[in-house]
Amino acid sequence: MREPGPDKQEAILATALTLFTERGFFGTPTSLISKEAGVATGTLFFYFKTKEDLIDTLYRQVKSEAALAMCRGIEKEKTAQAKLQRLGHNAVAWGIQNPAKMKFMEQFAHSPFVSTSAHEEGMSHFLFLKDLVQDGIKKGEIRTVEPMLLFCMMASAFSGLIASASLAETADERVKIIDEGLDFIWNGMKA
Amino acid sequence: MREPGPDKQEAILATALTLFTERGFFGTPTSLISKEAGVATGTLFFYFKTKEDLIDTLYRQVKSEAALAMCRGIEKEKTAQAKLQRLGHNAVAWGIQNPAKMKFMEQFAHSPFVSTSAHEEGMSHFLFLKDLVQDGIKKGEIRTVEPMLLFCMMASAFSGLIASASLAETADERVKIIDEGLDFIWNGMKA
Amino acid sequence: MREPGPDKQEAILATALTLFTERGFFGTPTSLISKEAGVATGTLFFYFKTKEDLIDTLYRQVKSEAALAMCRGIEKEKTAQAKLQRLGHNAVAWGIQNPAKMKFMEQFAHSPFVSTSAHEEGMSHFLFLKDLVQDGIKKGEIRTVEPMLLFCMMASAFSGLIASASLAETADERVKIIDEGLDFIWNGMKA
Amino acid sequence: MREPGPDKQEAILATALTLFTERGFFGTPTSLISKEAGVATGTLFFYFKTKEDLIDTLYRQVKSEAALAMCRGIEKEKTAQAKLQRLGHNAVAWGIQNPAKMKFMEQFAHSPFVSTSAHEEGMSHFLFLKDLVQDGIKKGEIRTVEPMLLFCMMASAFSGLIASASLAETADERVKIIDEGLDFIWNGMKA
DNA sequence: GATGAATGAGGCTTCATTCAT
DNA sequence: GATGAATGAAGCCTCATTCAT
Repeated sequence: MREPGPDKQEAILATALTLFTERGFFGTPTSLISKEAGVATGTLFFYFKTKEDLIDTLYRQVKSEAALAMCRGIEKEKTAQAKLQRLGHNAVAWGIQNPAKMKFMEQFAHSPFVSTSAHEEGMSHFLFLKDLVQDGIKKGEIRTVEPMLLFCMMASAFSGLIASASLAETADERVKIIDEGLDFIWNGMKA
Repeated sequence: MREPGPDKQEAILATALTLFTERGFFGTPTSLISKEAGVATGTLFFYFKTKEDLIDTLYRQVKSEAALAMCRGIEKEKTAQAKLQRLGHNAVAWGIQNPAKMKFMEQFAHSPFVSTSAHEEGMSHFLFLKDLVQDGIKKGEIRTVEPMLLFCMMASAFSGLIASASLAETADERVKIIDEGLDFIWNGMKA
Repeated sequence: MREPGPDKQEAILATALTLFTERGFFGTPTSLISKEAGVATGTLFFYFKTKEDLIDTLYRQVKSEAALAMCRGIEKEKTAQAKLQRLGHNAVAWGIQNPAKMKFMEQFAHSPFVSTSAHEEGMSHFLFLKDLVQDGIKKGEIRTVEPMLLFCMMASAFSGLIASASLAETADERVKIIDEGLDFIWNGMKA
Repeated sequence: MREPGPDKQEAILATALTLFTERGFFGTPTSLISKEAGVATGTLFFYFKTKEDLIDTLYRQVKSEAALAMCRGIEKEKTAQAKLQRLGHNAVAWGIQNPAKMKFMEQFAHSPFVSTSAHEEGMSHFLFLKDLVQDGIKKGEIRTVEPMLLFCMMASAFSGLIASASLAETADERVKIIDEGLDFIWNGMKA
């Protein structure tokens, strides 16, 4: 139960995030969202025209936040490897610190409930990765491979890594898993 | 109305597979499944107690078939690399030849609509992979890494590879993608 | 689970009696009756055209059996009081020994699931009671009251008495209740 | 469509009462109740979580009303006989004036559709009767009999009396029946 | 006589959405 | 802005009944 607070819209979004990951899109009635968020049924539909609009907004917001977190400090690094290393650490750290958002992204990555345009907008935030890869290839740091393929495989591998790291029981173990996982990925792509 | 029909149960499963991947679990009314399968509403519930039972059965069946396809001929290979190479080719080939089943597996891998027990049964078919990895480590062919981590990352990477390969426009291009993708994976794990 | 035995019809009737009292008419699917009776779904509909036909047959059978049990030995008694006393004992004894049938009669006495004709047939078995009362009035043993009223009230009171007697915990207690109850009734009607 | 309407909940309860007595619990679809009550399907389920909840509420309400009607003015009477006499008149008068509620109570008195807790609550309203009987016994006005037995038999007899009185064709005849019936009951229990 | 797979109308209930207050 | 009673289409599932074997 989140307290109404000044911003009902925020409360609705936060509640929806949790409930959608716990129960799925259709498993979560809008009535439950508004009840848990501490607002009236009608209020939800004042801020979001439809239920789909709500999940779309959520999807865009979470994807954008995730992309932002991944980029943090990347411009300071010089080599492609360093950039990718930092990016990997950022990604894994964010995924572990925001399990609900991570789960949300995975669950709705292929979902038909999210509109095509939201999917596209979400994807667009990550296109800088493709450039990064292309740059690394040009500089001879990364193997000459179709950039889209590398992009796809990196994304998949990151996701697997976060899942593995989340299962770690101690902080030390987690660090080890992350380092090994990032090695796996870097070995796969380095020249 | 009593047509001999080969097997209504099969028809229901096949129809459900297609519809679930196209429209999601909740987006597919049981009435649509039965209509498309050419059976009466009640017939679906004669063979499957609930809609969840239907998707569970489907999930178990597809996972089991996928695992079987991946193992094909693996015992003939000697080295861990050769085994993994063949396994990778098998996986990618099956994924490309069975796009609907592949999509189904991805869509419902993290889904709450599939029962926990079905998820566990599905996972169990792939545990031999863990043994394979462990064996490779022992023989010094694979890097010394937590096997579960490698297992997770391989699975994720395969899935990314199949997605990429499915986008290829010519057979040649596809072969190239697959080879490069399997290289990525092998480079990530080899000793 | 009754064994199929030679007479499937009997098995169906016996099973239906139990299930109807336990779960009501609509709460008992014909499929459950046939399963518990150890016969196929179709078999039930071979012996009884419809589900209503089944409950009608049951109702007629039980009512007729109850009436027969009540009359037992009544012709040997001379006075109206003696006849009624014996009748009361018979009724209570039968009700206690056949709780399922008793419950069935009570439950479906006012039920719309039993056809009007079955209700009438059931009632007809008890009309001799009215004659008995009329006779007692004529002989001056029973108060001069509208016979139908006495009939109704006797029937109601018997039913209450059986319910009370069924709750008795020891045989002695039960006998006492029955005697007191029959006194209540007789005091109510005697001249 | 948003009519002010006095109270939809009341309309639903009143309609359900009539329909349940006319057609039974399972014979009355919720869709028919809402249609006859002039509300939408969903409205019924806004006020009552399930169909069972509806009949439970109805049962509690009717039983409570019946008990209240029976007690009216009882405290003014001094002797046990006078109290019971008034109580009997009250009961019969209410039963005759509220035939639908009366039928409803009889029909669902032993019904499995009404929850056990509702049955218990309904019964509890009539426990004062037991005290009344106990008091009469102590004062020597009523025969020394197990009070629960008398309670049961009185209740049954009242019900039979109301049924008989309802069949009366003239007001005079009805008064006669009621008086005779109450005599029957009082003779049965007086010391 | 006996079986049980197949049928499909119909029941209960959910839930996104509206709108008068 | 906010509320929540009201709506009604649509979904899942049940079950009496049939009929080819």
